Formats: sequence, structure tokens, C-alpha cells
Amino acid sequence: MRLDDLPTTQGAAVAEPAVSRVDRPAPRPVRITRAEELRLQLADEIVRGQLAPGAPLDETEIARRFSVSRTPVREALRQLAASGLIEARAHRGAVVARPTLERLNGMFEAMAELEALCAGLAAERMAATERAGLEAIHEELRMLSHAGNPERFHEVNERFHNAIYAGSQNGYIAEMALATRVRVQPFRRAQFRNLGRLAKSHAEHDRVVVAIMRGDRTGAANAMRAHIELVRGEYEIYAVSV
Amino acid sequence: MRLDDLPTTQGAAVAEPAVSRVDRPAPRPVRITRAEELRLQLADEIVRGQLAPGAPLDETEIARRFSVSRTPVREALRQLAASGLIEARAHRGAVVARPTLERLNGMFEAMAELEALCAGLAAERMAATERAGLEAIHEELRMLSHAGNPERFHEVNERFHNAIYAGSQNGYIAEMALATRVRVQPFRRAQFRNLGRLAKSHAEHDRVVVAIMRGDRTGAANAMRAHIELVRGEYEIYAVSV
DNA sequence: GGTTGACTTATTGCATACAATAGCTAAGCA
DNA sequence: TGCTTAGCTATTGTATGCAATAAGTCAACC
Repeated sequence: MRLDDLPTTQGAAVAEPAVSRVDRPAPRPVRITRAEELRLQLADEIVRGQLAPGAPLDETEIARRFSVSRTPVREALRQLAASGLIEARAHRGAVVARPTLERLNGMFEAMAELEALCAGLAAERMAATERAGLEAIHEELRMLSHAGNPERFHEVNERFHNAIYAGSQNGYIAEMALATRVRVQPFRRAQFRNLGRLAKSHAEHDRVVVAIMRGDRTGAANAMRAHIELVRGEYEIYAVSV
Repeated sequence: MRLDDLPTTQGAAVAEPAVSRVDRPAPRPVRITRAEELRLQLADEIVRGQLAPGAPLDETEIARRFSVSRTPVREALRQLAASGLIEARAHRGAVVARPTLERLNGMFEAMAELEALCAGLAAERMAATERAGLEAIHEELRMLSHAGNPERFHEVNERFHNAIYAGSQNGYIAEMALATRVRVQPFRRAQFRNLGRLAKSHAEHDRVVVAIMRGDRTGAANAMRAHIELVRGEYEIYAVSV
């Protein structure tokens, strides 16, 4: 998952201007601040599972580890807390978020509904080029499902879903959908249980794509909702907190 | 709008344990931190319209105004930026968020869908006591609509919607709905255009309540979606940014 | 045996000083 | 006149030190 997409402010992320003129002024060095760097790094480690839910995040220790003072560390931790990836309990140290089973189920329900909403809106609003792009990604996934490469499949799968978010033409909803996806990411299994899941996933996607191409809002929403419900099996859903 | 509800971390706000045992250990002084205080204060001023969209938020000036150092001010501003209430442009000062017309429309669409989702879930899941509570609030609104007190009506109206959020039994979705409501709040007109709107609003609520009581998920969702679309007229929807 | 209380200490909150960056202005040049 | 560039300055970013709070511990008491 691309963590640059992590929406913290009003994420220019998904709704990026998309100005792809070649004669742009300059690539711009993109001066990144240290706090920002820490935030991205920590978020990445959490989402990738290197920092498991419940893992302690000591300000002083992190400051030492990255050779910075506590100030930018605090800032990064606050941002992460705001985005829900960590829990900051005063005077007892912050830890990687460890939602209750109930809450995790709630997040999945939200994800299903948000993705369904995006798919439905996309069916009505996607521009021709966007539709073409979605089909291209879909085709790429078909080939990857045959090749049996879960890692790469997962990557392209995210592009698939991002394309549908963007197709909703509603940046605000797209951000919520992406943020939710990021937040459940730490609970994803390291590997799919079986490779057959890839083919199944592609088949489910197919129903979504067909409905979108047909401009069938309800159909697209239902297909996507069903897909997310099934995807849920790829996640470790168990009580991680007390 | 109660700003204590503003969800920044994983808002214990809406999903508050609801432990209302009388013999609770102690009311707990609720030690509030300075940064938190600033955040609430500034958010309040923004939502109430005292700080209009586009108004500058100078770190140093705010620090002077509240007699604190820049550190807690920075923290508060970051939090507000994360929740989307302000825009923090580096080296040009932060300003109260000034979404484009397009984005504002997107937020309203999101609000309609989120509230509709909550109403639908509430229809299926509300406990008996919750249903009773909702009806009580609804009745209170009926009386207030006759009394013609827009201020008070507005207050109770928020309790009405919060009750439906809670009825969804999904804290995560409830938080998104509330956060969205807060974010469009600054664009609400100071007064309803006419008092007749209160009676109309109550009539729309009535359709929602009836559907919820009947356990009619689709009906409740549709009624709520329609209500939010109409409520939209109470907001100043115009391009506030360039 | 369980509860209450003070004490200790880890951890966070805040203030201040300084460094660094980017926006801005104006001068110089084509 | 329009563009580039250099320097200034407002503003933000970071480091460090100290203050303050609450968590945890242990002992005394009921």
C-alpha cells in the first residue's frame, strides 16, 4: 500500500490534480519535513506488519532510533493517533492501535459500504478514459491471477480499488474509503491462504467491472459489497485487545 | 454542536461506553491539556462561525492570545488540520478551511450517504430503549417546531441525529458521520431562512422515525437521504476559495 | 485480606532558543 | 516590459531543558 496516500489533512492524495503535462516547471525536490518522514516511516511499518498491533511506541526510544529530538516524534505520533493507526494513552506510552473485535467488524462494515458507494458512483460518473484504465488494470489482474504471484497481485489490486475510488468523482468519499482500507491493513494475513483466492477475487472483480461498464449503479454497489465481504477472509479477525 | 464530540483519535465520543451506573468510582476531574483546550476552543470558534473560512491562524498570535507558548498551539493546529477544519500551508500561515465548491458538494453527498446508512442500520439494530429515546427527542422537536425557536431546535436536532448515529451500533461509521457534519457546519446559515422550515424538517424526520420503528432499513435510509438533501438549503453553498 | 494512602518514577506537557526554509521584494538584465 | 536572481524576512521546524502529571509500588491501616 502506498503510504503517501494516507490522508491526514484533506488528502490531496486521491484527488491529486492529475496535471501530467510534460513541460511542468520542475520536478520540485519535495522538501520533506522530519516529522512527516517519521510519520510515513512509522505508518509504513505498522501497515506492513513490522510493528504489530499493541507494539509500544516510546517517544524517547523512537527519537534515539531516528536520531532526532522528541519534538518531531511527538508530532508524528499525534498525526498517527489522529488517523487512528495508533492509540496514545497519556503517561502509559503509545501503542499500535489494537481495536476490539467489535470495532474491527465495524471498520469492515464501513469499508464494504464505502467501497460499494464508490463503485456505484463510478458506474454513473466514470469518464471514458477512466473506464479504459480500469479495464486495463482488471486485465492485468487476470494475468497475475494465473501467474500466481500474490505479492504483485496485491499491489495491482490496490490500484484497482483506487481507480474505483477516483471514479466516484468525490474526493471526500474516496479519502474515507482509502483511510478505512489503510486502517484494516495491519490485520491482513501475510499470505493468502490459498492461491485459488486470486482467481476467485478476479471473478468477483469481474462482476463489479461489468456493472460499472453498464452504468449499473446498484449492480456495481452490490457486487462490490459482496466482494469486500469475501475479502474479509483474508484478514485476521480476532480479538487483539483485552 | 457539541465539540467535545469532535473525533480526532478513535473518538470515544459517539461510542462512549455508556456506563451510566450511578455508583461510578468518581466523576473524575478530567484533566484537560492546554493543547486540547486550544483545539476545542478554536474548533468551536470555527464551527460557530466566529472564525470564518479563510481566516488566518497565526501560531505566534494565537500563542499570545491564549498566553501559552507556540508548542501547544502547533499541536492544536496540527490536530485541526488532521480533522480537516483548517488548512496548514507551510510558510504561509494556516487558515480556516476553505473548501472548493466541488469539495463542499462532495462532503454533502457523503453526509447524505453516511446518515442514510446510519438510519438504515438503526432501523435494524436499535434497542428498545434507544427507540424510545429517539421518539422522545422527536416529540421534543415537534413541540419546538411549534414554539418557533430555531436555536433550541437546532440543538435538539443534533441530539436527534446523534441518536441515530448511535443506533447504527457501528462506532466507526458514526464517527465518520459526525465528523462530516462538523466539517460542513461552518457553512451553515446563521438563521434558517424561514420558520416554516422547522415544521418541514420535523415532517421529514417523521418519515425517518416511522421507518426506523418499522424496522424498514431501505425506507429509513431513503427518508434520511432525502432529508439531508433538503437540509442542504440551510447552508451557504458558494465558492469560498479562489 | 482488601483498601487506602503517600511516595517514587517513568512519561508526557510546555517553554524557550535557535536553525532552516520558502515566500516575497526589488534590483538587475535581456 | 518581462523575466531572472539575489537577498531579506516572516514563518515554520527542531532541539533541549524543565515542570507537571499520573501510573505503579509498597507499606500501613482498617
